[in-house]
This record gives sequence, structure tokens and C-alpha cells, in this order.
Amino acid sequence: MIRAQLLTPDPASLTTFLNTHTRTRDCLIQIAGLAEVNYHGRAASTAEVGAYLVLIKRDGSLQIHAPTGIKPMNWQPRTDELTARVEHGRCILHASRRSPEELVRVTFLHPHLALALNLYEEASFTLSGSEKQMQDALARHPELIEPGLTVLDRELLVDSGGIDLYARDAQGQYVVVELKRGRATQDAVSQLGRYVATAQKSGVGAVRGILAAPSITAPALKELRARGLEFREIGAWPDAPAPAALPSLFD
Amino acid sequence: MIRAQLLTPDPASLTTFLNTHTRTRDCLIQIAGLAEVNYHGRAASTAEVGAYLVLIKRDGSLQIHAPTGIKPMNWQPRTDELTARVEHGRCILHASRRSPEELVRVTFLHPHLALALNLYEEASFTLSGSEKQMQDALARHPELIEPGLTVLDRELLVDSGGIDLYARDAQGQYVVVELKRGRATQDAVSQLGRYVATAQKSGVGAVRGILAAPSITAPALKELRARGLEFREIGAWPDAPAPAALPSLFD
DNA sequence: CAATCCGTCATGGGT
DNA sequence: ACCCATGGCGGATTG
Repeated sequence: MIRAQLLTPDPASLTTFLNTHTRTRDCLIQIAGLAEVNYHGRAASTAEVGAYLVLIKRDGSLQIHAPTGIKPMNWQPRTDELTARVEHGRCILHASRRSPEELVRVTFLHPHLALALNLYEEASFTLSGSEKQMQDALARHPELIEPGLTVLDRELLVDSGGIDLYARDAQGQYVVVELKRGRATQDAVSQLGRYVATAQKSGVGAVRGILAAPSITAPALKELRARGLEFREIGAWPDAPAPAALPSLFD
Repeated sequence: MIRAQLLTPDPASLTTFLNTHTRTRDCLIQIAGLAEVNYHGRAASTAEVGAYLVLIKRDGSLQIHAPTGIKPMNWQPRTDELTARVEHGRCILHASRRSPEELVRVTFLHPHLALALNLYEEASFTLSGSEKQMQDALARHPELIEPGLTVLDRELLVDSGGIDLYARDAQGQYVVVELKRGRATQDAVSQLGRYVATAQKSGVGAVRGILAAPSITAPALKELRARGLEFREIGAWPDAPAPAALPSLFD
């Protein structure tokens, strides 16, 4: 599992270590110790000398973690170039990419530990509870939104975006449905409003707009009603409350 | 720097290691090896047995990294409880929080390495190029948006959100300005539209709406014009293009 | 390439 | 708590 480990390496050794193990692109590298970090790209940042943990994964992605916080302090999701070199007696790591043009530079002042781990066993990962799944379930059971509803299309692309569900109600009127897996906000109302306006313009007559979500914020509901749109409470989860009043999607 | 290190620890040792070093909340812990991960909360996920790197920071945040990708496969930003125990002869880590109620469970099948690092030196971190900085600069130099503009308020909270800049133009007409540090999208137009409508309702007469950003998408521009709103190209960056036509904010 | 939207978004700031 | 908005958002998808 441990391919290589260095304790308090000197700049030259660390540089060699980094260049060697990043080249193979088959292991996870980490360096812990005192460093400075600079970033320049869509924004710019500077981190004064402090204790950080640097991670470089197989795919060349780089992240620099501060001692707290879930998100890395600096990162580079996709590196086009990843090189280490000695400058002014220090090991410096450059991680750059084009489009957008961005550069992260790590200056190692006092590396305590450098590790290369054989970490490559990919395993299956499944996530449930996404909006996609909610869409699948409602496309199969549109009566959960409203009795008599017929789904015509899913992910229908119009120039203002993608309509989650495009349907027709019992009276033959067209309906745009916007889904949210969580509490719906004013943004969702804006989205729905855009889609309804677009559908309206296509000349099929009056189009209804329904926002289907487990809940909605008070301002969003007010805005929704002011625009003549509708809200349907749809439990997005198997263990949704009150199965009688709010039947589960996944039966 | 290295507080403790175990190689291929047995379940009991790993459990003790985890409980000991998470309790002190003053070091960064990592475990690399074969594991299974389950999550249940706002969504649910399962990762089959594979090679992962588990990080636990001082603040109790947990992240489980797969061999590739910038984002962790599973995570828990804030843990209310973080405990390890032996179950069925395996070390199992539970990380839970309330509000939202979420649980991440890691089952260690074959831990190769457990490390506790003294990593606590926080250092100053500064980011430039944020929308906040853009707002500061434009509040000082509103003439970059339009000659004769006077800023009345910043971050003015209305029930539909926060207006970036509230101003009055040379003719005394009220102006709502929405800023974007990057390319403005239809969402930004929706935001601006909401704010203008809210300001309008307050009864100060006709209110102008200006979207100030370095660029705008074509559909957003179309929508903007259809709503009678305006766009101003504002370079958000010191090294913005063509200083003559597009003066820098940071002079 | 551009544009859109989802996300266990995270994170911060306001009421 | 709720609600809103930003982010170097990342990531996927589609045209």
C-alpha cells in the first residue's frame, strides 16, 4: 500500500519524489508540512506560510487542505501540467491548466512527510434520492402530481433551459412541471416562469406551471401565486411523511 | 509532526486510535485502505468495498476520497458525533449530525495505514477578485457604471433578496445594480428583475435595472432587453482587457 | 466551444 | 431556525 515514504525530505529529494510519482499517474501522493500557496486564475489567492496537507490524485487533481474545513483551501481539478522543481533552495510545485488559464503554486518550506500510496481500486458507487430519480418516479406515476396528467416529454430542451416534465392535464391543457428534490426557492419559481413563458410563446395556448417539491419557502410561494403558477407537495423520499396523504414515490 | 502512525492495524487498535485522536480535536487523522462507505441523510449512497482515503480534520469534518476526483466521494461537513467501535470483528466509524439528520458510516475492512498529524498552524488566507471586492470598487467609483450615478446603499435587503447596489442616476431616477464577477446568466437577469419589481412596488416611480458584469450570455442578454433592463460591461479584474475602453477597477 | 442546471452542494450573513 | 446569495463553485449534459 505504501509505495514510498520520506520524512522531512530536503528540497531535491522532495522534487524528485514528486516528479517521479506524479509521472506514473497511478498513485495518491500527499505532502504534509509548512508551505505557502499562491493561486492565480479566475480569481487570485495567497496563503501565508502555514501547515497544510497537499493531495495529488492519480488523475492529476490537486488539493491543498488547511487544518479545518471540508473544502480545500486551494485546488486544481484538472491539471494540464504538474511539475516540481527546486528554486532558491526550495521545492516548488506548479499545477497549471488552460481554459481557464489557472496556476497553483505550492512552495514547500518545511515538508514533514511525503507519501505515495497505491490507491487505485475503484468500486461501484450508487447514490439515490437525486432529482433524476424523482423525475423517473413521477414520469411513471404522473397521477402523484395530479390525476389525469399525461407526460409528453422529459428534459425537454427549450432555448431558456430544460423543462423537467412537459405534460397535458385532464382538460387537455399543457403543463410545465419543475421538480426540486429539496425545498423550492425563488430561483425555482424564476425557472418555472421562464419555461412557462417559453412554452406559451410556442403557441399552444395557455400553459400551466407546476412546481413539485417536498416544500417551498414562504417568499417563493408568494411569488409563485402572484405569477399564477401552482405548487404541489411531493415527498421526494421513500420515508416521506404521512403515506396516506402523501403517497411514496418508490412503491 | 507525526503524532502517531499504525501500519495494518487490527480492528481494536484502529478503534482505539480513532477514538483517542478524534477526542482531542487537535490533529488531522487519515486512514488509507479497503473500506465500505454508507451514507444516509438528504440522500443516500453506498460505496462497495474499495480503496479509499479517509480524512478527519480538527473541526471534526470527515471526508472520504476515492482514488480520483477533486471532490470527496462521501463527506460530513460538521459532525455532532464521531465514534469508532468494533462490530462483527471490524472497526466501524460513525459520523453523524443533526439538522439535517445525516449519517456516514465507514466500515474498515483492511486498513493499511492510520496517521495522526499535528497540523494546526492556521495562516492568513486572502482571496481577491470576489464579487465583494468588485462591489467595493464600484461603490467608490460608480462613474465606471455610468456618469452621474450616486450610490445610496449596498447589500440593501429587500424581501426578495439583497440588492448589490442601490443608486440614483443623473436624472434622479432610482437604479438597482446587480453585479456578477463572471459571465452573467439568465439567473442574474431573474435576480435583477425581482429586485427591480420590489423597488418599483415601494412606490418611488420607475426604477432602472442594470446588470454589471464582465460579459453576458446571449440568451441572458435577450431576456434582459425584453424586460427593459440594461447591461454594462465591467471588467472585474485588474488585468482586464483594453484599459482605455474598459478602465480597471483597481487603480 | 458555449449555456444550462444539479448538488448530500458548502459557506456566510441576514432577519 | 429560515432565507438568500456567492463560489476560483465542480460536474454532467446538451447543442
